[in-house]
Amino acid sequence: MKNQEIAKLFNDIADLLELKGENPFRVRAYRRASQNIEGFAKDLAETPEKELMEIPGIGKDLAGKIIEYVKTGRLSVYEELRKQMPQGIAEILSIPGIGPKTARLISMKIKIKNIDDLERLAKEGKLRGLPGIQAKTEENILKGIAMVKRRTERQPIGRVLPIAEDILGQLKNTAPVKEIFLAGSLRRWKDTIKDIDILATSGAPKEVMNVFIHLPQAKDVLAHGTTKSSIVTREGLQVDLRVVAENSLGSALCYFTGSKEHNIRLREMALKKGLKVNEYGIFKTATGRKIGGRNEDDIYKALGLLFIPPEIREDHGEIEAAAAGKLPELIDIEDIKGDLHVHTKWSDGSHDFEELVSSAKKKGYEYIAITDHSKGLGIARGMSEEQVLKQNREIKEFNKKLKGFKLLSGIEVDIRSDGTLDYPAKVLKELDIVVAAIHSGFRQGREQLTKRLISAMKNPHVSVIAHPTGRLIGERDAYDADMAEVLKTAVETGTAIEINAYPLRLDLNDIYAKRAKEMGIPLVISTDTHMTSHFGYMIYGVSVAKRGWLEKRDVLNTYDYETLMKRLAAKKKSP
DNA sequence: GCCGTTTTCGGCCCGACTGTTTTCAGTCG
Repeated sequence: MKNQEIAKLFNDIADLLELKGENPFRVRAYRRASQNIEGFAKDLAETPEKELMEIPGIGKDLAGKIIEYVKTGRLSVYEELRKQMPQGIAEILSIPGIGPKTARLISMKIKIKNIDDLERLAKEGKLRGLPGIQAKTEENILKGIAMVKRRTERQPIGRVLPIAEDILGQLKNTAPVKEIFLAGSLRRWKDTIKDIDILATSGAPKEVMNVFIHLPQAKDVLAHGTTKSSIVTREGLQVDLRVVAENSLGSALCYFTGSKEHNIRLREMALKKGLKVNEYGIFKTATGRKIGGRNEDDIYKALGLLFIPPEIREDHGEIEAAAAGKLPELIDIEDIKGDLHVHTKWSDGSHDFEELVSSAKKKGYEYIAITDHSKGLGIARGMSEEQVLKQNREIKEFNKKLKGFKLLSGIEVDIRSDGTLDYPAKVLKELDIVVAAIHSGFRQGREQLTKRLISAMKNPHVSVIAHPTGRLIGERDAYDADMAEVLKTAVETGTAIEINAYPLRLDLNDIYAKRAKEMGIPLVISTDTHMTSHFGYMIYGVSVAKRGWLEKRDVLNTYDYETLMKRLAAKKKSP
């Protein structure tokens, strides 16, 4: 699928047009198109032109460019622009604090090939004297270059959220804040996070800012104003804090939560209704009279929209749905009745049945599925056929002792590199649930990887495909399987797909989850628990599901035990 | 370059912070 390539290309074109000083709205058109392509789960190469033009922000021209790239693997506009631009300019643009104007100014006036050249010149003081550049700007350019050099990628949310909550707690305790919230992509529960946004109300904003920039976590201060400041933590994370008045809290929360694209759409809608939206409230344009802003819902109500949950504020159709009164009723963590991917001491987990059940009961669950590794995964002490059958018998015995709780007997069966499974049908058919997954051969070609997943799904005993893309955020890319084909086969075979809640995995991701729902594929949200504390990861999986517009009924482990067992049995029975 | 209960042409979100400026441009989110 070339979708991500095309999205990147459109974004690069936007950069180049911006550097050229082109019409900013044309630049924005490319960026918006890039965004919407990223959120488009169908394969662009298989989408007819008419349907391409139904994607928001894609008109006749951009649809033509998509088709050109699909057909030829090239995009003439892009290549043309690249030729016109001085060498190294795109790299300079990537430095924080340097925008298109400065990048252009520098590369026009001084010959530089890359960031290293620029760094040397800045150190020698050879940039000052250019229009608008003095010592302080030179210093900031050097700071920006230092940031590029130790730039951290977007971090998995599971790593950032604890840091954010720590800072939030400190501010609560030591700064004169009344209310304080996480906003930005953390509040939208995006799977990766670039920076931490915090919003607070206070009667003494200056003092709050002062406490903030002197937090022990602050390694560097990027900006320090009266209502807005930014620091960088030791982990290299940027934290922005904004303080507003209480009667602006709702509009500020909306503004600061984003996404940017969502906000732009809201503000455009407001304009058409003779209203103006900013972080201070919603106003009548003609009179300037404020008509709301204390609560977030004020904004949506004034625009004739239902309240939109933060998780789906991406301008991926939620505004249209809210206008039509057709927002999904998103799944909630409270809807989860059990966990269908759990490891024990029998393979590489840390606990026995007893400990896991006691912990699951505390979460209010009604069941969990024991899915240890199969023999192929030697490194995880995968079980032999005899062992899994023995474990199955023990689970049945154990269930007799349980009241109001069920253990499902299962397996996380390895999909071997040739697409066959680690156990024969006569073993698999004894189990309540079979979770199949790829654990090796990630570098196989696209065709072979796709074939492996498809042949696993065609096995009538396979209930679920676990962590279907194999990614580990920041550590390992998704393997190169054709997800469009995989989803198609899931529909045909009635196989469920897992949203793995382990914070480094979180796959299926939100975009494919949304597509899977639209196609009618059953989903499960599982933690892949190896120790009881991992049960707590469920919230991350549920958040991916929310971002994918999933409702309770789309997710198998929201059903009670009897219904779940019926759904699991349904696949084996189907021809 | 897109898009249309004010429009097929003329609009296109909005404000804080910074540095280099005597009133604002550039960058960012």
